[in-house]
Amino acid sequence: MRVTIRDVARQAGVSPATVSRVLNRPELVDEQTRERVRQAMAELDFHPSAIARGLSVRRTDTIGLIVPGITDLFFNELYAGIEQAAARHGRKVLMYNTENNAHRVLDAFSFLKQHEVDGILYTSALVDEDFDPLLSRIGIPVVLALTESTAKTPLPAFKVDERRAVFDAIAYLVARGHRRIGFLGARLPNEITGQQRYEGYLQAVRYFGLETGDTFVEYGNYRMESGYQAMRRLLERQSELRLTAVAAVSDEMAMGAIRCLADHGLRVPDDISVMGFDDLRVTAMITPRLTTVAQPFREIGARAVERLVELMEQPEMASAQQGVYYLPHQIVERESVRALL
Amino acid sequence: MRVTIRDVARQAGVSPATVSRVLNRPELVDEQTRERVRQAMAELDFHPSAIARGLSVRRTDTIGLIVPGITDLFFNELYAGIEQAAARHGRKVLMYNTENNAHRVLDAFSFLKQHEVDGILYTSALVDEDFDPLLSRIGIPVVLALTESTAKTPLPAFKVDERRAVFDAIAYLVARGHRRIGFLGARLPNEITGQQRYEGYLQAVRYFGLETGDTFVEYGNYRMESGYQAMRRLLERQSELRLTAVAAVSDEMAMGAIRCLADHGLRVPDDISVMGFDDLRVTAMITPRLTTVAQPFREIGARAVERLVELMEQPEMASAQQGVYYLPHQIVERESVRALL
DNA sequence: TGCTTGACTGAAAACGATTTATGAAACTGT
DNA sequence: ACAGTTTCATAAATCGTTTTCAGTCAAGCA
Repeated sequence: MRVTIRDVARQAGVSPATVSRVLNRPELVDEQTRERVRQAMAELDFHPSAIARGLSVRRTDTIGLIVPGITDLFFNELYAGIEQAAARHGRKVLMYNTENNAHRVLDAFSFLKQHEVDGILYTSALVDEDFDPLLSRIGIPVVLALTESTAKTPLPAFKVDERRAVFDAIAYLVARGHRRIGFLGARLPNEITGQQRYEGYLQAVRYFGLETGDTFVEYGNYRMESGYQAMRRLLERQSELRLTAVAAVSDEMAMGAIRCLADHGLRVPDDISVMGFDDLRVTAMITPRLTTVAQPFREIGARAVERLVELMEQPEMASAQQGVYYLPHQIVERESVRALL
Repeated sequence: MRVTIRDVARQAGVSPATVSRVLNRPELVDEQTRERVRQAMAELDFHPSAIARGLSVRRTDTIGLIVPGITDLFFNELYAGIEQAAARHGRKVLMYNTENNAHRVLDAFSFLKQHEVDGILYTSALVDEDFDPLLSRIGIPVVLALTESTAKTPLPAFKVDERRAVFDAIAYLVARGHRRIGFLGARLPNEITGQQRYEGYLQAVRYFGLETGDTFVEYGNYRMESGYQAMRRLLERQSELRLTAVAAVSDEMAMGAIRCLADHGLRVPDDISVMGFDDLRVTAMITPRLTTVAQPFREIGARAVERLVELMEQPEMASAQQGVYYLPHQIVERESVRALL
C-alpha cells in the first residue's frame, strides 16, 4: 500500500540504505545515484515515514505543549510565538489541552511520553504534590511559560514578574490621582499566577498607603463573563467603596468590567477608570481603548522553546540556568484610565 | 534507557506478547497474569510507545489539521470544536499552519503524510491547479471545513451557506430601512469564501434594488486592522455614498470599522449601523454590542471531524455523501444596528 | 484411559526507517 | 603491476510494538 524506502530503492536500482542516505546525508552519495533516487521518489510520490524514522533514531523532533485551555484570547499570541520558534528550530509541536482540569495534568505527561516528544513546554496550572515525583522520572527536559515552579526541583520558567507588573499598574493609577482602586483578581485551583498578581496589588496598597481592604477585591477566572460578574459584585458596594478605578488581572476581565459598568450607566473612564492586563490585540480597537499592562506573549513563547531546544540538544546542561527568567512587561497607555484632578 | 514492553515482560515474568495483550485485549489474558503485568508497568513507569505502535498497526489515530493561521479570533472556537470531537472519538490532532501562504499547502499535505495521519481536515485556502493531482494520490480521507472544494473531485465540506448568510444580513438591514449599505469584503489569494460573501451582497443589492455600485465596497483580509482601513476608504467617499449602514465579512473587520467610525466622530449605531459576521465571543461585550450573523464554529468543527472519522473507519464509503453540507447561520441582534424611521 | 475442547501464553515475523560493519571499485603514487 | 587510499554502496541488525500461528495444559466427556 504505502510507498516505502524499499520501493524507491527498487525503482532506482539501489539499496534501501542508499535511499536513506540521500534523505539524510546526501553528500555521501554519488551525484548520479542521488539524482536517480530523487527521481524515483518523485515518481512514486514517496514520503518518508516520520514514525518509522522516529522509532529508529529515537527522536521525534517534537515539542510537547501542555496548555490549560485554548479559548482564552491570549492563547493565540502565545501559541504563535511557540509555533514559530519551534519551526525555526525544525521542531513540530504536539499540543495537549488540560482544560483547566488539574488531574488531566498527569494524563498530559503520560500522553506526551507515549508520543515520545523530545521536550515539554508547560503552561498549565501546577499540581504541587504530584509534580515532583513526575519530574524525577520524566527523562526529558521540561520548561515553563507563563507560570513558575513551586516544586522542589526548580524548572526554567519564562514569564513576566507578576507582582511587579500589577504593582506598576496600581502605581500608574496612583500617579494619576486614584486612591480607591478595586481589584478584579482570579483564583483557579492550583494556579499560582492569580495569587502572585493579588500580592502585587497588596504590595502597592501598602506601599502607597491606600485606604483599601479586602472588600475592594473580587475574583473571577480570567474570562470576560467572570469579569462582568466580579465587577457587578464590586458595584453592589460602590456607595461604600467609592471606587474611582479598577485593575483587572486580564484584559478579558477588564472588558467584562467595562461592559458591566456601561450596563449600570457608568462611563469609562469618566466615571471609573479601568486597567487591563495582557494587551490583547483586540483591546486597541474597542471603545474605550484599553489601558493595560502588556505581556510579551510571543517572546515568552519563543524564549521558552529556545531554552527547551537547548536542553534537548545538550541534556547535560539541564542543571544550569534553572529558575525564573522575567521578561519585561510594559504599561500601554490608552483611553480607559482618566487622570483625576 | 526507555522502558519497553520487554522490560515489563521480564519484570512480570511473561512474554512481550502478553504485555501487549494486556494493553490491547486485556480480556484475553488471565486475571492473575494481567494484574502482575499491570503492577510491573506501574513499578517501571511504563508508557507504551505510540510511535512503535503506529508503525506496527499502520494507524496513528491522528487527524491532520490544516489551518490558514492561528491568530484570527475565530480560530479558537473552531479548534475547540475540532479538538473536543476528536477526543470524543479517541483521535489526536496534529496541526499544520499554512499562514495564508498558498504554496505551503503542498508542504502541509506532505508533512501530514509523513506523519501518517489517518485523515485530513482542511480549513485553509485552496490552490486549484495543484489540488486535484494532490487528492488523487493522497490515499487518506480529506474533509473540508469553512471552505469548499472547487476541484473536480468534490470533497465533503461543512460550512454555512456564505451567500445566503450575507444575503440575510443585508436583508436584515433593509428590513430596518437601510438602503445605502456599504460592504467590507475580503480578498485573499485562492480564497473562495470572500468571493461568495461578496456574491451574497450583490444578490441582495439586486433583489432589493439598492442604489449601490462597486464604490460601496472595500476589501480587507478579515482582520481588524484591515477593517479599519477599508472603513476609512469608504468614509473618504461618504459625502457621495451617504451610507447609513455597513456590513462586514467578519466581526474583526466590523470592530475595526467601528473604531474607525469613532475616530471620525461617527457614532454606532446612531450615525451608521454596523453588522458583523462570525459572532465571536468578544462581540457580546464590546460597546456597542455587535449585531452579527453567527457561524456555528464549534459545530462545524465537530461535524467535520465526525465525518472524517466515519471515512477513516469505512474507507469504502468515500464516494458517498460528498459535497457541501450547510450548517445553519443565525442573525444575532444586538446594538450596532439601528432601525431607520 | 484417551480425545476433544477451550483458555492462556509464547516465538517470531512484520511495520519502515537508520546505521554499522563490510566490501567492491576506482583512483593514487611508486 | 601493486599496495594503499578513497569513494560509494550493500547487508543486516535495530528501534518497540502488534499479531499470527502454534503449542501447553487442564478440564470435560465417553
